Amino acid sequence: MKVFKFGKELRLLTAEDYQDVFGQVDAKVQHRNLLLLARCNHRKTHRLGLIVAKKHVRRAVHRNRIKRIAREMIRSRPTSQPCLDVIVLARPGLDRMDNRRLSAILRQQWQALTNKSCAL
RNA sequence: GGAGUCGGCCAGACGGUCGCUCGCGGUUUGCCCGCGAGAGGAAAGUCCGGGCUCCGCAGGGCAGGGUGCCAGGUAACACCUGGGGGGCGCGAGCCUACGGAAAGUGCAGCAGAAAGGAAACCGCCCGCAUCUCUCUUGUAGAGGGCGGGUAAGGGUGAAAAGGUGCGGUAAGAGCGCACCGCGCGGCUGGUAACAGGCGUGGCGAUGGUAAACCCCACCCGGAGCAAGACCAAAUAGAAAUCCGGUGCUGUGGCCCACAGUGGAUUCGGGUAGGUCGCUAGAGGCAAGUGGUGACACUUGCCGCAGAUGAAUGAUCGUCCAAGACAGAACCCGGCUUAUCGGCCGACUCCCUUU
Repeated sequence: MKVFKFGKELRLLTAEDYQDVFGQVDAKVQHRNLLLLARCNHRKTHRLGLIVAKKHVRRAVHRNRIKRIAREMIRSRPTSQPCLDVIVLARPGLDRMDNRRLSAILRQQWQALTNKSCAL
């Protein structure tokens, strides 16, 4: 059994990190309820950033839940090359999904994103 | 047993596996290992009140805002407790913006004759003229005209200027009387709000509305942890000291001279970023004492989230009554709103039974 961690090296920490991704998007995957942006980071791990706007998801409970599910998804993915800085943006309606459905969609979108970035 | 009132409590449980944040310890210094702790009754809305921080401030007034029966509690409050008045309920109980309308200004649709120092539409009564009709021919009755009296009755309205009864009267009327209500003045009880009772005024006097302006009493400086403090790359600085035996540019025919242009260190400044503020506090639990109670005091025990792209989760299994509303962001005290279910205590009403 492989041991997965989720420390600070797996997260986008500063506003600068976010700007770098927005400045040069290498791969992009869209879904009705969310949007993933990615950029090759030339590191040994993926890094995750989350933007869940209050405008799109009103309740703090749901915002926290979406972030936790997304982190869990990154944590459980093996580090496939190339490693990416990914920003997950929530869109309206995401809070109406239950945890199982949400993580399924995230996994599926992640797969699509890695496929696209491998093609680069 | 049913219906209901009030107060308090819980907020799926247990066990694997994989994580996150903080604290302590170990350490081969690897963000590695071990141990411990880790969202709420509303963490929410941001509607009040405080602490804390910075700014402002002699004192007083105005403006503006708030509060509004009385007493107490509290750091403070718009909160809480106890009491009083009023309203609702058979009751346990619940609700209550509950100061002033004899300082002034304003407002009141429709209906109604009249709505604020009011008013006679119908009605009732009296008087004067004398017209018409009726027959029981009279000091009769009915209708019409004019002048008065009358707020009992009808009708309108949320409201018609005390209410009910008796007397009184041409009919009526606080015109008189009794009771109730209201005003005024003592008295008694109560800290007080207020209650009780006595006397007195006949009550054309003081209608309603102050979450209308207003008046009265009391209270209130402003901004907020992105407060504020510290460290500090970058980048401004005509800030200081030192260095070149005087480089370069300009004025000039040339020298001298003058002006501009360097380097280093320090200072200053504070952006990105970081550290502190940051959790031991009007703290919790228990017992005792005082108090009707809110609460206060004393003693003992406990150590109880602190993140910062932002931790408290994911997954599997078992069980059940099948898990609602919902996530800390400086911290407390309230209020309000959301909420699946369930438990406990006190009490009320109805029915039944021995």
